[in-house]
Amino acid sequence: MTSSAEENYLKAIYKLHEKSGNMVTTSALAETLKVSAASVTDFIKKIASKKLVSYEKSKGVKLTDKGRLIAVNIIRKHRLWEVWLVNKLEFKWDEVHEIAEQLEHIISDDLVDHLDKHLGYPTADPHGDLIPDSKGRFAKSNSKPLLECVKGEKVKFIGVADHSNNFLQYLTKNNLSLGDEIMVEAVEEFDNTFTVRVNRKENKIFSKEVVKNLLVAVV
Amino acid sequence: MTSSAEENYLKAIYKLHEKSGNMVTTSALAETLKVSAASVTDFIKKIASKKLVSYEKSKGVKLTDKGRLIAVNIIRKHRLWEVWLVNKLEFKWDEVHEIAEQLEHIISDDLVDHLDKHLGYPTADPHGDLIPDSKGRFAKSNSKPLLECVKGEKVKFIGVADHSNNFLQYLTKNNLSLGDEIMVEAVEEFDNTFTVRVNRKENKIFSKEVVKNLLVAVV
DNA sequence: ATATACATTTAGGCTAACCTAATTATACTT
DNA sequence: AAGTATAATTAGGTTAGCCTAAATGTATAT
Ligand SMILES: [Mn+2]
Ligand SMILES: [Mn+2]
Ligand SMILES: [Mn+2]
Ligand SMILES: [Mn+2]
Repeated sequence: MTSSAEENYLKAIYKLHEKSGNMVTTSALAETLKVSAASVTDFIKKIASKKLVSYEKSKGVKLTDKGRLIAVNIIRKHRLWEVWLVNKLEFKWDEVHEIAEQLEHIISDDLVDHLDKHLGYPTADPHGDLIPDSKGRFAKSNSKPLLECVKGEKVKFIGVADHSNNFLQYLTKNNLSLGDEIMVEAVEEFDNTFTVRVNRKENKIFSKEVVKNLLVAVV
Repeated sequence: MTSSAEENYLKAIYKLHEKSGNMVTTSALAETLKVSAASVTDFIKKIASKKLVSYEKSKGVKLTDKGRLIAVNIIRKHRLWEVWLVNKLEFKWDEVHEIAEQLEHIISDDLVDHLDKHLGYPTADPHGDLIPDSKGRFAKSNSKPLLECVKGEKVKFIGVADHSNNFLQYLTKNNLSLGDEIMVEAVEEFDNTFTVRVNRKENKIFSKEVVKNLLVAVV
């Protein structure tokens, strides 16, 4: 009923909407899905006729409730598989995305339930992204970029805004992992370079580009 | 490069050849893959041109070494996933085949390696079928149907010849599991009904139809 | 208000993997 | 050896998901 292609379109629409808040454009979808704009227009018409998206010609698309539920379910599966790959199979957090892109399309509600249980009902994936429940509901999150913190603030590193392998590997190289406690020791006014104390041990220095992408929660 | 469809054709050819020892016919493939004979002929021509099978028109197909390696690799993945589903996710042995049919097509050598390690390098799947190594080699097996055993023989139950859910559920209902020790107490000459002692405890009675499909090894 | 740039849609095509109906090849019976 | 049943192939089509090139729409700058 729902093909992998369809699942990928719905997921992409969901994520692009999440990012911009607006209707999702043909060109944005073409870009993220690496297909031509013409293919996107074609496909959109198909899923619009299935009531998975609402489509305003030349303006863009928005998910319907039906479409969003499918999208969120794929995201749920993707994140559960990533947890499995990292926690059980000992993959690194920068090695799991591509494999999860395939695994997320496996169809079996039973499998998802068993996997969820096997993993101890995790609430976040290895990158700190929240895992929705089977009804498509997300927990409330109160994270913010470290960039928004001020000197003296003590926070916990709970997620990344940039999921690129480059960034993940940069953090690994600098020994920063999810769960680490971060104490803001100094903020350079001029360029927003942060000096932070990690886990009450060494001081580390991070550029604005980095702290912008570190998501933290007040402890 | 290798689509799921192609993998399924190669796997089907491998299994049908294993069963009959002969070239695999168009109609046998159509039957197992649930597609029309015309589709099979089409597809065979394609994989023959890729040197994955050798094809004699109107006679049948045989795997080449290249084709066999792909087939065996899919079987390896299928069986590893089944082990995972049963040993780690607590599925029953009659619940895993369909899910493994999907999982076997996930493409990542790294994933297979990590999974194999996670499972402790298993040599057989939940139905007792041998798991080939990554080079496509199978261990030697010396199993035989319980039907071929004689009174007084003590053996171990190590596999099933019939993989149907009906048979697997029959065995579950009768508390017979892989690894059980079986002592042949009596064989009824007339209809080959077996009376066996399981794990030095209760006696059980199995029909010829059943013992034909129980694979055992001398202990 | 018009020109220009850029985004989107339409038109027409392609390939993989299937199908049915018609034809041809092989095997079995008398 | 011819006739009949069955298996396999060929011919001609379909659908999903993609493509390029051409046409149309929309936004921005003068
Ligand atoms: Mn991911
Ligand atoms: Mn993730
Ligand atoms: Mn199986
Ligand atoms: Mn099996």
